[in-house]
Amino acid sequence: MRLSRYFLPVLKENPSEAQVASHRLMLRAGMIKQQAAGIYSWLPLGWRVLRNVERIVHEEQQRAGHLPVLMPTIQPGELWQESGRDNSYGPEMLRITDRQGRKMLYGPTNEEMITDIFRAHASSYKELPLTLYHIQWKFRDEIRPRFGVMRGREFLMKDGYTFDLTREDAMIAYDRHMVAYLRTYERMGLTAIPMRADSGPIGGDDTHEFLVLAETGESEVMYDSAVTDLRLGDRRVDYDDAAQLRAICEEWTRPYARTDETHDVATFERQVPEARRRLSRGIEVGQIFYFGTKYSEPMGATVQGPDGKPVPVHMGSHGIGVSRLVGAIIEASHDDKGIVWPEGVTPFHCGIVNLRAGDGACDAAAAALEEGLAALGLEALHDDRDERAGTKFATMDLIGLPWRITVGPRGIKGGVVELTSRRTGESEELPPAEALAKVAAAYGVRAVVEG
RNA sequence: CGGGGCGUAGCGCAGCCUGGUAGCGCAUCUGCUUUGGGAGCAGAGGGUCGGAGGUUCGAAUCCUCUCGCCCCGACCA
Repeated sequence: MRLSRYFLPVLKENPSEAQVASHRLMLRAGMIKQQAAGIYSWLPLGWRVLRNVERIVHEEQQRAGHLPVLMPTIQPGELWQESGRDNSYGPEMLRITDRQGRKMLYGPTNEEMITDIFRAHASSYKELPLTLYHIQWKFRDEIRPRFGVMRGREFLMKDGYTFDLTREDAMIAYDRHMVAYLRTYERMGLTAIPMRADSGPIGGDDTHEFLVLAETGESEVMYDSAVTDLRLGDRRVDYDDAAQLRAICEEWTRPYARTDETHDVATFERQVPEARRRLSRGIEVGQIFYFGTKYSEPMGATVQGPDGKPVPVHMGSHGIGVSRLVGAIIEASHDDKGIVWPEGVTPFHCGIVNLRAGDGACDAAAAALEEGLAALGLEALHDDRDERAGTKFATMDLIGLPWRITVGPRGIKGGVVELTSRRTGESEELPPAEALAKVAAAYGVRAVVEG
């Protein structure tokens, strides 16, 4: 993509309304525009990141065997009367009346609707287990939206719903989600720690929140530093192997990690050696939750069991804040110059800075690099503007592409370009083909270096 | 919803107290010069001063109402 043809409205100065780094940087990098309190448009650069995050979530969900669906944003009020939540949900739910005077609402979540879908079409235990999920915009009329997309009123969220015959089966689905989530966050370059959440009246080990460590997090977290060293890496996960799933979950939940809601000082001090005790803040980017028959019972979502008797299904819901993750990733990965995208979600794989747009040799070299990357399946943002070097570098630093190739007249004379890592700031001069190969390697793409 | 603050050009702000018909920096456009870390000079365009009422010869400025946004708190993926 040529920057001269792109729409990247970067801001040199900080918008006054942005208080936290991610909000400030998303506005400055031209990723989003606020349309109302807690409601944002996603501009081209932001859209790319959002789609990348969404794509990773989809891929990992489907890898775990979960089935994508898409439920509407607008729901009929009756479903909520049926579950009883019409009264309990409160003013956070945006209620709408259509022209016929029907009570509608903009969905804050989808338990009722998914239960309605399930009961309409599933009738036998043989159809279980089943996990349906979707990624859809939701609306919660927060009293006080803030922190940009991290706490908007409208937000993109993945929510998955599991249907099982028994509690034991439902807990397998729970484990499966935890593992899928760990993989998902890891691919996004995040360290997200599962923390036992407030389990409510059901009790037991049946809900975990996933927290990304960041100073601006809304939750206080206490944890054993051992948990941040865990990696799934490239280990093979068999999602049909309940024992393996359980083992992975135990590995991640064994070290102490809790938010202030469930923190227990005595346990913390007993279990964790002083040198490994950590106190920080975290952003919640996901939650898994087993809730049993809370909706299946009042809404009549039953299946016939092996004995021919109808039984309400055991359900769970499992959410990931997709739009919130974009903010969380920035909170976890930025410096004073701008964003530093992890390779997994970066809007472009590589930036190309042509320092002398209009110079034949430089133009040709920059264009060849862009094409070379495209041939490897990598997208570049090629700054071909007639701007000064400082402006171009500052823009690239701000938008945070992990790799930058700089093409200048000086280097081109000697047959080299400069490859720079945004994360480390390290640069090296090397022939264009080798620069391409190095970028490709960073993304796990094979490149043949021409002689 | 309680408490506080702010709405003036695309962004950041001054002007308001003490009314006299709108200004600065950045950005944008034109030209020339510059050219490896947010350039220099010259010129240009762009504002119903959030909105509505009122006071006044005259309102960005004073008064009333209203809308929006931000911050602290309770709440929250």
